[in-house]
Amino acid sequence: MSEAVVSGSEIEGAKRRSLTSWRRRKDVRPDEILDAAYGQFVMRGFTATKMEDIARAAGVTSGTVYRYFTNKEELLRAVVHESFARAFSDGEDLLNRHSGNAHELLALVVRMWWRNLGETRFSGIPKLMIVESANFPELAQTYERELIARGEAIIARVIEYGIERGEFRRVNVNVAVKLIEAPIIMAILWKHSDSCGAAALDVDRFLDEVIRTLTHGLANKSPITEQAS
Amino acid sequence: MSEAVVSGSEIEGAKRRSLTSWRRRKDVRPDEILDAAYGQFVMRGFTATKMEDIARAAGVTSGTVYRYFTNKEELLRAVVHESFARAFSDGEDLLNRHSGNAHELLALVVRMWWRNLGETRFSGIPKLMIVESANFPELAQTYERELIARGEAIIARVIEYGIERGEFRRVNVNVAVKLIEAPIIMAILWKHSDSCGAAALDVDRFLDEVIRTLTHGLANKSPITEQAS
Amino acid sequence: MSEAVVSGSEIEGAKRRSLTSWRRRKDVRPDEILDAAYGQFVMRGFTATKMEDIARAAGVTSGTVYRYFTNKEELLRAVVHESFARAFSDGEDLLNRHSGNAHELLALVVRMWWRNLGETRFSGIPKLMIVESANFPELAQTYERELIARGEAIIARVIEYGIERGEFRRVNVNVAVKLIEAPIIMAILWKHSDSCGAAALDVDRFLDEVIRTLTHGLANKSPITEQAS
Amino acid sequence: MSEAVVSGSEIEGAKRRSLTSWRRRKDVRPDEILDAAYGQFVMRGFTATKMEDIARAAGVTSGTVYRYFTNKEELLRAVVHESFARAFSDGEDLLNRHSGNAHELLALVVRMWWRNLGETRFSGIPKLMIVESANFPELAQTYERELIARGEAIIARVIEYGIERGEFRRVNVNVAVKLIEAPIIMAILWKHSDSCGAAALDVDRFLDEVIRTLTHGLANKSPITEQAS
DNA sequence: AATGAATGAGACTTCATTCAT
DNA sequence: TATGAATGAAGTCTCATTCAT
Repeated sequence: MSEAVVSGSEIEGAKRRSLTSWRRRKDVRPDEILDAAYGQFVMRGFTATKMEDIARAAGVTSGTVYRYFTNKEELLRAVVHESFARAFSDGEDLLNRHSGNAHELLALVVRMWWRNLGETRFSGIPKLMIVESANFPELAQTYERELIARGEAIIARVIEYGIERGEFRRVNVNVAVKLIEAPIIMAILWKHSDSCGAAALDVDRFLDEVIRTLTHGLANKSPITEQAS
Repeated sequence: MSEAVVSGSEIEGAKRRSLTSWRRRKDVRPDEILDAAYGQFVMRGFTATKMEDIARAAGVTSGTVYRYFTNKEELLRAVVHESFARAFSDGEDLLNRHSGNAHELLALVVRMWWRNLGETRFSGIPKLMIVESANFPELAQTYERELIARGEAIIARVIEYGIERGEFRRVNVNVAVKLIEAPIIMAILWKHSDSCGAAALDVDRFLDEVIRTLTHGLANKSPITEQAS
Repeated sequence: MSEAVVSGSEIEGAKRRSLTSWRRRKDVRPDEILDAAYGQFVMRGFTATKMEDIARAAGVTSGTVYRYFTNKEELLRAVVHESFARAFSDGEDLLNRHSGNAHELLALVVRMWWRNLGETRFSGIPKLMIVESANFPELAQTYERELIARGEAIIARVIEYGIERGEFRRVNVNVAVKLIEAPIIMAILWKHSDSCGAAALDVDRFLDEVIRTLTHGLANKSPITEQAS
Repeated sequence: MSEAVVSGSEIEGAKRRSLTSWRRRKDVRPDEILDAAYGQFVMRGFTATKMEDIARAAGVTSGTVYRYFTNKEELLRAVVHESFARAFSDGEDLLNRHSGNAHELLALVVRMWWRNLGETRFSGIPKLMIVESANFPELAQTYERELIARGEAIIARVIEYGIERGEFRRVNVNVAVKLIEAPIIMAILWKHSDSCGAAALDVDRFLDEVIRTLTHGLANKSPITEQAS
């Protein structure tokens, strides 16, 4: 985010008073708070996070947080909404630019999901929303609409494309979308849930295998004859 | 409630008096409270759940909860530990009794996971533990050891069995275990996170597709030649 | 107290149903509760004592206590009032029967105080009232009037008697009363405050020395000439 | 409060705003709270004191107390420990500087006890510890060791000194220490137990008489021949 | 603009008291 | 008559939020 603020006195933290950076503080500070809030919310959940945890993590005191955010809930909203901004913005490009193999496109899309959700600073949002969906239903719906649905739409197009081209079996698209989405989201959750299994999962290797297995699994003519409905 | 009692005084009875004598209720109270706590914890998370939410959901007042459980944390522990008891107890049988096709065994094991985690009254535990793993690290570790690790061990044996028989590719077992586990756990999470996408996911259909795709995807002779490690 | 109840089945405690003792229960039970309440109140103080502590100490359940005492405060009142009944009833006799030496009478009265307050089952009452005097002012006043004042009156008469006979110095009677009373009450308090100094005070020896020193100290012709007012 | 401010708005100030800036009050708050807690604990006892009583007495709200003290028990501990600091620090000096008469030294020491325990702001501690000795055994032991034992050691040396010089009878020192200590502590207890007798005890007069009587009572050659064991 | 002391509503927990059995 | 499960008022403690500095 705040790439511009690289002035020297910034280093000493709370006690800076550099003339150059001073004017930018107003813009800059909220980001630090937002970052801190994000980290705490994702780690502990909304209710278990104290405003002072956030303040301390941001290097300010609790009063300062209220200069930028009306209240705790607003902060949560800001944290979640921030993740909507650019997410999957590269997805459309990907689809439009690509021509040819659906198998390769699937791989590209899986990795794009991971880049968009798993490797950004928003990777904790899915965990956060799973947890808080009951406590903040409207927020969860917005998240679902603004983030998940957009990502799923891209996957859906890939599947439809593959089916059209005869590369993929005639699967139910909605189901297949979930099938592809599931391992990616789990990878994200594992990343944020230390001692919940998969502590030391090698994500790259995992995604490679996900792509390979799904590609094979969805392929149209598999050597094994299907008998299930 | 019972047949005859339709008289006026029934009206005042927000506090229903069940037919069982209250002296006998001591036996069932702990379970009723545990159920209520489980439901609330899974829905809202530990911290966002008020003891009175639990009490009301159990049909008692908050003081009563403390007759059976020392405090809120103890209640969480009890809720989680309860799920350990019988989970995956049928897994070993499954493996021992089965002979023949690894593909079929894989299907059986996926469905067993769903039966053990997704369809029991403990299906919310994974969501709960993902959320609270940072707040209750030891509990999360126990959960991981007593529940997840046991389930994963069973999957691992299936995969190894399939590889030995030449049915499955020579995948990395740890990675493959996660690959199989992921969609099942996601199905469970979706089940408990109303507005987080997949509100109306048809789980049976989803699992069918999971099984079919994984089976094909892991199969040894796929039409597409592998080149990755 | 309840000397009569010695019937056999009494031994087995809660489960007795002896015909002989049964009819006396109603009279007997309150005493057991009173004893228990007294012990707990003196040890922990009124507020820190739980009704269930009392019930358990009396070998009943908490509900039973309410069959005999309206509430906790009533129980305190009963405990304290019980101590008024016979206290210092032998004091008047002592004074009336005695003739002669005031020094000897003083010794008798000091020992009578100890017998009346220190050795009865009421020895904890002074501690209790010191503690609770602010929380139960009227009770404290009654205690002061019904117990302390009566005991002090006896001491006062001894001192006046000694002064009249020329055995004692012309001390201020009120002050001298306190002077004599103080070591006795302290002995009682020490008895009930385990680790507050004087854990292993030999009370008999202490009282001997109290008597000897006070007797000498109050004596009319002391070797050291007085000059203070 | 201050000169000019007699305007109407003064009326609404149940919450007086002292002249000291609130930023500076952080320094004094702990002491104000400690004072308030001390007063309430001594008056009502630990359990019967509500945190809000303390807060109100300190002129703050209950939440503020927790900014300075972890919990109620910690507050009790702080209150009691505060009294240990300087108590009897002048005792050693007294003994070392004094030469000559043991009788006079005894008088000095009795008055020193009163100054140290009875006239300081800690005069309620003995009452408090007598009451709470069973509820806080370790605290009572520390009190006994840090306060009482130190004071008793000084008395003991006076008695031994008097015996060596032939001024005092050969009394058992431990017993004699208690004998001297008893009336002083009782005076302190009376001071803090309004309606428990001795409401209007003139302490100075009482201590004068204590000193005179003990001095005479312990003197070596008394005109009255001892006959008690 | 930042601080952090103070507030007070609200959560957790205890326990005197009730009451069906 | 005794029990002890259940209640709910009250106390302890936490923490989001305010506001004087």
